[in-house]
Amino acid sequence: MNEIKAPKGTRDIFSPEIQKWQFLENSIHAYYQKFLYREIRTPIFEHSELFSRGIGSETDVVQKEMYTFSDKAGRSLTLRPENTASVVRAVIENNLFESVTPLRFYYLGPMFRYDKPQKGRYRQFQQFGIEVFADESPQVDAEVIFSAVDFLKNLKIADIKLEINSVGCPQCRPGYLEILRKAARAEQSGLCADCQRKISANPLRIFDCKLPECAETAKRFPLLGNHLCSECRDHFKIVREALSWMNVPFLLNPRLVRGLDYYTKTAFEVTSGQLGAQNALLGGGRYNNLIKELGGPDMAAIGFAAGMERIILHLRHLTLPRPKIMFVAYQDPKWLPNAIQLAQVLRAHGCPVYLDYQGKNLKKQFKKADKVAAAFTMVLAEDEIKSEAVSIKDMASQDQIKISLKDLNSWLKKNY
RNA sequence: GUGAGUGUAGCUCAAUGGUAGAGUAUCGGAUUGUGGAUCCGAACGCUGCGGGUUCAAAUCCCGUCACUCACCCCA
Repeated sequence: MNEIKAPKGTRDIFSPEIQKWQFLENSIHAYYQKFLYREIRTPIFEHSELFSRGIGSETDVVQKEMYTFSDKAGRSLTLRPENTASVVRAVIENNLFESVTPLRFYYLGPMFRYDKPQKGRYRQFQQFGIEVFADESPQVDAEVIFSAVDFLKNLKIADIKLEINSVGCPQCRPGYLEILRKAARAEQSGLCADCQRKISANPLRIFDCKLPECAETAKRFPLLGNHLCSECRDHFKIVREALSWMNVPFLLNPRLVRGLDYYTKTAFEVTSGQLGAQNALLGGGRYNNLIKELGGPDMAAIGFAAGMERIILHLRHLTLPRPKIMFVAYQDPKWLPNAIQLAQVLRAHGCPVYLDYQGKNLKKQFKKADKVAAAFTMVLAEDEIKSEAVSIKDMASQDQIKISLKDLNSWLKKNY
């Protein structure tokens, strides 16, 4: 007798929230096509190896958050926890770098992570994101960041904060990590057990720890910013300059680290003060080595991913225009065929039309019209049929007019 | 994986251990070709699930599941 419910961390979306989703999706398509991004749709599951190699086998996402399963042929497959690795795979597999110009893609769709659900965090969640390939200009970094912030601004999302950092490259990061490890080992006693483990595995993450003692200790650690190679330092400088003349205010956060291993150079994150603990609206950065690591050409890339549920949470007060619904009422069941034909004409004209097939009396039909929030109700009865006309009542003003069917078109033009 | 809070009608919520209720939504009615208001009526519940204490449990205890929030991690 136990009712089957949606699995933990998943949910149903329907009216009225679904209208906001449609609005957001339309906004994404419209906005990013202005930068010549084209949509790309990749499979929802991939070979597990794509993610372990792409995202990094040491990351939390790969180690404990993947929905991995075997198919009937014994292949290990995984529901995508993010989409960048898939897009890179698709670019390589289809040789898109030889046929598509510019190499810019955007995507939107569901991602899956086995996380414990909480505010703004689901096991199946929607992300949209963009990826730019084969352009390592720092101005591109700035444009990508600008577009992310500008997009959110266009949605009237306020109270957002942009943080940026440079996480270095294979030239400078390994050397810095050793310096950081040395510093951390020297002050090991000032770190929590978790952070002590991070020293060898992923010392950058120590900067993420929210425990006051760790944060206090980490303040004394050397920062990557002071150990960047000249190339990374120059790149980051131009990114910051470009952001300034693009009028994008940002916060330099030398401790900003990304959770996925593939990032190089520029990393950024937009957070919101209006969300709960899961306050990241979007995050991204450069990943100049991922394509090569996944077997493609040596090609630079940059992108970001945004959490759509978290954006939707900000659209709470968004009011969308309501469609002008037309209700077709008939006084007697024998006029139902006429009503159906009228509805067809109206729909062909583009009006949203509803009619009740159950043949109840007019009073009932008007009540129904009220419930579907109809703007107009058309009435067909003996009188109208005989004179080849229709009565139209404006539900708000209660004005009712009777017009000839041959004048219907001009009435529609005036009112729709 | 860890912790806290909450589970009662479709929804929002009541009910000193003593017959489970209200508001709202739904359906019907207040007769004839016209809605929103008002009035009358109907239907709606294994009080998340399982055990325990008790003459008696929505209420107390244990377990379990679900939801919510936080840790962790991230978008």
